[in-house]
Amino acid sequence: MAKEPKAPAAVTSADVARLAGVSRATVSFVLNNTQAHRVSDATRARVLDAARQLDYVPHAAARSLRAGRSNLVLVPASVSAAGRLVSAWVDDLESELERHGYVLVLHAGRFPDPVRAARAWAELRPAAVVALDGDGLTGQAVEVLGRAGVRGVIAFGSREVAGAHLVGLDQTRVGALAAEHLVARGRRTLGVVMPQERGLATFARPRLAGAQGVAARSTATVTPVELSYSLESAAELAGRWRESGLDGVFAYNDEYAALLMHALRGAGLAVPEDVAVVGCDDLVLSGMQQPPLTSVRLDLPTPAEVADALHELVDGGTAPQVRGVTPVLVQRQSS
Amino acid sequence: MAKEPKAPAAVTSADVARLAGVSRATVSFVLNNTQAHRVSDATRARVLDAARQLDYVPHAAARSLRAGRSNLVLVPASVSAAGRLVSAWVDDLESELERHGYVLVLHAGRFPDPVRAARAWAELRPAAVVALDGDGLTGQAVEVLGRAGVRGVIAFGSREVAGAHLVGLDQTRVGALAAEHLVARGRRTLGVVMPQERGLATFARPRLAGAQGVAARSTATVTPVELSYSLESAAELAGRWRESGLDGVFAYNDEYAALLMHALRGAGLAVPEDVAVVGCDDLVLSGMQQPPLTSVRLDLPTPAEVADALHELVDGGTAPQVRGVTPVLVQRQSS
DNA sequence: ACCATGTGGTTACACGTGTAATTCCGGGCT
DNA sequence: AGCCCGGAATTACACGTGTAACCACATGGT
Repeated sequence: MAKEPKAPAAVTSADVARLAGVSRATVSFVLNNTQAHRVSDATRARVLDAARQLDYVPHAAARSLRAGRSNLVLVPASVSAAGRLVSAWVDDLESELERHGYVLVLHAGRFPDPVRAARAWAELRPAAVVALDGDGLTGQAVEVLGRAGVRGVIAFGSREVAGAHLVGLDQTRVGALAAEHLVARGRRTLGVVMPQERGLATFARPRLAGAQGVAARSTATVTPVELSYSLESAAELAGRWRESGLDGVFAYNDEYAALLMHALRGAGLAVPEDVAVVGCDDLVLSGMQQPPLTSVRLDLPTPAEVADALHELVDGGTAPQVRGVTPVLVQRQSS
Repeated sequence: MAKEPKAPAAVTSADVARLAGVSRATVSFVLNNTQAHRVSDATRARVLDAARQLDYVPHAAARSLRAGRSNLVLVPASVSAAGRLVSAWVDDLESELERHGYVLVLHAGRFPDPVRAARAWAELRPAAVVALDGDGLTGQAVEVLGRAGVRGVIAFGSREVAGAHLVGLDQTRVGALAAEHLVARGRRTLGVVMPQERGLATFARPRLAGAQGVAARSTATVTPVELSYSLESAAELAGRWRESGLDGVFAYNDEYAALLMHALRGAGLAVPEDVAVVGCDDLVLSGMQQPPLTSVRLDLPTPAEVADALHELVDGGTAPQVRGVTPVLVQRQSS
């Protein structure tokens, strides 16, 4: 272990300086286009040439150590927990942030509590954090980040968190909207799918709570139903559907909805006659179902808008409010 | 700009030392459990207490600057380009790497050429890089990484790259397998779906090439067909399907396959009678289709296996060969 | 008396970078 | 000549950490 097999001698700015016959400071000035300082065109060319020749790559760690902050933007989320909708959005956000010189980095990691999570994120000393699950944040966690030099925390969530920039997104409202719709369509015994895949509970729980809130204000009932994303699990659930007596279900997701509809059909249950199904995210998938799937659409703020706000937050400590997310029900034939 | 709104004075190990009444070195020894050095239980407790009290978080940049290497493992991939299969795999890999003390980080970014990409990755000075698109790598790119202190490069790909640890995965073979199957089922005019979404071309192109190779060795023909992931694009494609005369198609993906089958049905074409369809990844989705979808399954090496190899690579410079990926055709009713 | 040994701690340096402060130097003005 | 000025580069330091080398001091053996 630690044989140090081959140390190809990382090239530093000092090497560039030596080759160009100038001081390290001059190299830094040239490579960063520092306006405050003048450097003759001749040496500038020599430096650039040397850098190219040695294939010099700056050391991000050293740079952000010196600068006190990095150009990293951390998005704490696991790859698979993010659905199609979020994935595409994060992709675009990455491009937008790149325009401002930031580097978006996705990093999951399960932690027992918000402060512990914040500490782990803080180690990277990112310039900003975009928390898609803002309700998993606390003031104390944000404070930990702040003390680590994080200049901007954008939180998608339902409640204000001290020190964080809120983008309204109430998962409770999502569940409520679906339940209200089902009730309006005459359904009274509702189910809410709780995906068993890890990482999804964070969104599933408040959605369930929202649906339950609607039930409490009407004559309907809401029952959570567990479902793993597999044909077997879905078939098993559909097999004992009749005895559950559920006549409407909010399936967390368009993907889970599609899976469930498939299994229900297999069990001889008709959608929407026997069971009304509502999905979420309004994916392309929902239009492909038989019958086409009613879905809750979430139109997220444009990545550009969020990127700009984030930049202003990092740069000036303040930013204009970002438009929140209002869930909208898109009715199709499954309900 | 740069108002420095509030600098909550990041707490460093020096602060911890001051509070505990010891030197910074002692703090470091305690917090890292350095075995080479002894420290009395009394002061150890004082240090730990002080650290907790100040909520000390180490500075990853400073640490890796000193150490010469970080504990980052970079997976260069965009979030959305990774399908369900890869997402789940990366998720598991993250857990496995965590056991070894690494931090997996996902980061996309489009670059004109491999060396440019490598330079961008190298700035982070990761301990290792796991390139899912290993064929997009060159020896020169790996060298850039090596010179930046990257100790292990694992490349999923079809050809050996100097300095990288190859995990066999021949996308050409994937396309070939699908085409061979379609030919064996009596199809002669084949189509291969080329998704228009950005980032997917890297895998789509070699798959097409593989299918074309099969055609060249038989009486069949292969035509690329462009498809965006939307109902409109699929309907448009299906609308002019008859005139194309294609009687079999490899759809890149189970998701694109499902979309295409939906559109074909809408255009009055029967699967598999008129058109045989083959997908890829063998997702849950494929079992939900009508008819169930034939798919190319890729069983990836276990994340644990890759994580172990990666650790040995970083630690000792060498690692045993990781089992490659052999695509397997799973036949169902769509072909 | 003196040295080996072990314990618990500190001092000093290096990692690679950015930048404020400084130096050097030639030239134009009084 | 003396002086200031501005261009062009350098020197010196700080960022936060890990660790090798060193030190003080007690203990016990010869």
